[in-house]
Amino acid sequence: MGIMTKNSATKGTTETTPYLLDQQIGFLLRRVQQRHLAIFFDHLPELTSTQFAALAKLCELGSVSQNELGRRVAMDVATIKGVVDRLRARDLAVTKKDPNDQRRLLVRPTKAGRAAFNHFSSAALGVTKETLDPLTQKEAERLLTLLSKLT
Amino acid sequence: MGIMTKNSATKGTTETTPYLLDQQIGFLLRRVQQRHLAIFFDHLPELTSTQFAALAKLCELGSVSQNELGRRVAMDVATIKGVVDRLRARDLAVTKKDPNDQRRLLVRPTKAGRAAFNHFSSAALGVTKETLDPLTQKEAERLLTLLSKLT
DNA sequence: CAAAATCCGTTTGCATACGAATGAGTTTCA
DNA sequence: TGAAACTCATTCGTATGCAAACGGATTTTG
Repeated sequence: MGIMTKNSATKGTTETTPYLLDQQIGFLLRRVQQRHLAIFFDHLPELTSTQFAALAKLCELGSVSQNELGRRVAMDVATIKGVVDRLRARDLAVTKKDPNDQRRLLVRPTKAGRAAFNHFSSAALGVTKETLDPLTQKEAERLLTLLSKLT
Repeated sequence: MGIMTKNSATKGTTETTPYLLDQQIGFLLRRVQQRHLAIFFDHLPELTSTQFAALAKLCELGSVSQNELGRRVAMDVATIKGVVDRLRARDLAVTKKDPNDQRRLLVRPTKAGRAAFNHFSSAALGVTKETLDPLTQKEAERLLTLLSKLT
């Protein structure tokens, strides 16, 4: 009994690896994300990180269906709906039925939406910079490369 | 106008860096976490990642106040309350008032809680392993080291 | 063409996640 | 000692995040 489990990387012996929460990738990811979100809120309390991401992609795409916008920013259909609702409530985006496909709900940034994105994008870049601040330039690049492989 | 913002890394020129969502650390972190949570659910649908983390730390500490447990697993007071409630509902943990400090709510794993942790910890280690599968051993170690610096 | 397979948006239900406010208990320290 | 400062747990409100189920629209395919 106890917290030991078999270590499949060894053979011939019955070595074990304890489960140490603080060394698990999932726990680390969660804590780094927490720190990042805190930094985001410091720099940009007007929008959530999620809302800004959707707005950024929306400004990049111009006009796009709600579902596809969700795919582009890796958000569930239920999640992207809420995010778009909140962007609409803040007059940063508008929606209308796609005349060519009655299923689709086209989303488009408003003037104010584009203005907000332009206004806040340097702050958002500052968030990235501050998040990576404990690392050297090389380390930061290495981290982004490694994370990309885990997508 | 447009999506350009000043690049503070240059001087003497007015070079700009566009805001590219897909290259921001926050967006990458979010997507890697999504993948990790999906893998966790595949291996361990019985418990959420959060619940397992709290249970693991609880088994490590034995008996601890709800607030301190939250701090140890990096969860907000409101969040840890819900998690402990759900662990209690599954008979994996029990709580009682601390007789020495009326403010504190002591949390303790049940027999079933310890049994569940022992039973699932190898699966949880498998989650870590599969999450890091796209990386070599060296890369994985490097990643954990870099993430640790961002905590 | 028409049935089957897809796709789209919505809703519901559950589980994090955090800020802020509240009330109760404990510690500090003037 | 006694008020101020702090700690703890709870609650409320808001915002993700995902699974599942639904009805409607479109595309695929036999």
